[in-house]
Amino acid sequence: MEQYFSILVQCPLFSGIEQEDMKAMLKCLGGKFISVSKGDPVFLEGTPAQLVGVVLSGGVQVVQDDYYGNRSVLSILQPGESFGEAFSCAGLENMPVSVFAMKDSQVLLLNCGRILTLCSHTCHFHSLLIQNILKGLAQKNLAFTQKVRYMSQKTTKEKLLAYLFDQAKQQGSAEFVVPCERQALADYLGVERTAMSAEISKLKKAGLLDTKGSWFCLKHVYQNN
Amino acid sequence: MEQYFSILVQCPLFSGIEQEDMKAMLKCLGGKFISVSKGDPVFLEGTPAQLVGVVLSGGVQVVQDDYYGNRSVLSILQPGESFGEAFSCAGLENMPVSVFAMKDSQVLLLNCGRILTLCSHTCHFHSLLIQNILKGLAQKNLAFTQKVRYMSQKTTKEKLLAYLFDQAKQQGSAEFVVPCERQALADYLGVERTAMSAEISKLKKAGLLDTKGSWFCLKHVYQNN
DNA sequence: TCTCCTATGTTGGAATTCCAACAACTGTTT
DNA sequence: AAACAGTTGTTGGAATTCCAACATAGGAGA
Repeated sequence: MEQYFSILVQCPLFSGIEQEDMKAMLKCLGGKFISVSKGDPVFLEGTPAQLVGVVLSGGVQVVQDDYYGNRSVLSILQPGESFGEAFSCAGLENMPVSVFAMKDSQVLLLNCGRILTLCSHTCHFHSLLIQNILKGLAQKNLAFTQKVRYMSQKTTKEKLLAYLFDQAKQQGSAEFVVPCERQALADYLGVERTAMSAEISKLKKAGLLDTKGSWFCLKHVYQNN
Repeated sequence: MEQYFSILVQCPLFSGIEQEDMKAMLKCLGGKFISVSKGDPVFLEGTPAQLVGVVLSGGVQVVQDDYYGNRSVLSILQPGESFGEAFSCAGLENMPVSVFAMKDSQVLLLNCGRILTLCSHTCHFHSLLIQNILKGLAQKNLAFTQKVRYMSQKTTKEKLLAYLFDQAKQQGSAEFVVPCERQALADYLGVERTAMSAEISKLKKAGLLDTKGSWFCLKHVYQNN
């Protein structure tokens, strides 16, 4: 158990909480360490939604099945990442997703109800924990907002430019570096890599853009295209 | 001021808080009621991100400008709705958006820092408020997750079916009613209304679907298309 | 009933995307 | 240098979407 404290203190969920407080906190929250074999579920859809999980080792997958059993992968989580907050905090009765171990994994399960309501005046880490959850959810919200804005553009070119303009703004310069490669960027924007490549070439030839690898430079010629 | 308490108690942000507690709470949180004329800003991009706003009357618009000044509308808020939580809770230094009044409006501004940290042991509504914010953010997260999942499908048909399958599942029946009209549904899915209409017709002719207005019925024939 | 209005469905050609196959470039290893 | 793997750019035809214009249906009100 103690062996995982060094992982936990690095996890965003526990940011600001000292390692020596960890044990008391886990006790207060009713934390349970569980081992899950590769392919086995951490929990299944329909489980009461009051769990927050933290991956300690291995890796897990959050999946959702539709009405006809077609399965889609919502996210893949590495050690240190947490899952389930959104469902538990949204006030759902039951989990709308299942979580499976992709490798043999260790997972810490917390009871979300205890996090949100109990004893907030005695444990000082309690409000810290809530703020961390809040911060995580809020950041995901912002990330989603951006992604949806890019994806809502009609054409590949518009999606790409919307993204690049945002990057320029965030990094405060028309010259900047994007955090991923072409394929990953295309996937993120919901476009085809080859179509995106073609658009980039066109923009280059038109003198509106320069790029090499993950480095981009926008020329100051834009208004509304 | 008191005149707005009846609006506030209906607002999701203050759900569970009694009208008689409202005054004390607003004092504790440093709430400020402000009037904004049509077209004027509630706040501008760059303002320190620690505000949460609640629309009391009129209506406001959240807008974001890109690096070259192209403006896009992120959301439109009616009385009772709140804004700014995501930015404040995400730990941003400054607001990345501006908020403008679309009509003459009354707005309540709260200091998010006070909500999250102060005096959580004395005011019992404090933890309620935090839970309400948490719940709101979590619900938006789930909504975004779904929307992104639909929009990530390649074709109009796939986007539509992903949505319909989800609706069937959520409503627990292959027969269900969608909460909006064709045009709004198309906009939400990021497709063209006419293309969507065409797909619906095809599915109907293929006997996979029946629909009239907002009523839909999926036939049990699907596996993976 | 007739008219108006809005929501929805239909259609055809232009524009765009998708997909597969391949070419060019880069960095690494041998 | 040569071989190799991985990333990025190019291209052409099939599939799909976009867009405008029009058709149809149903409801509200005169």
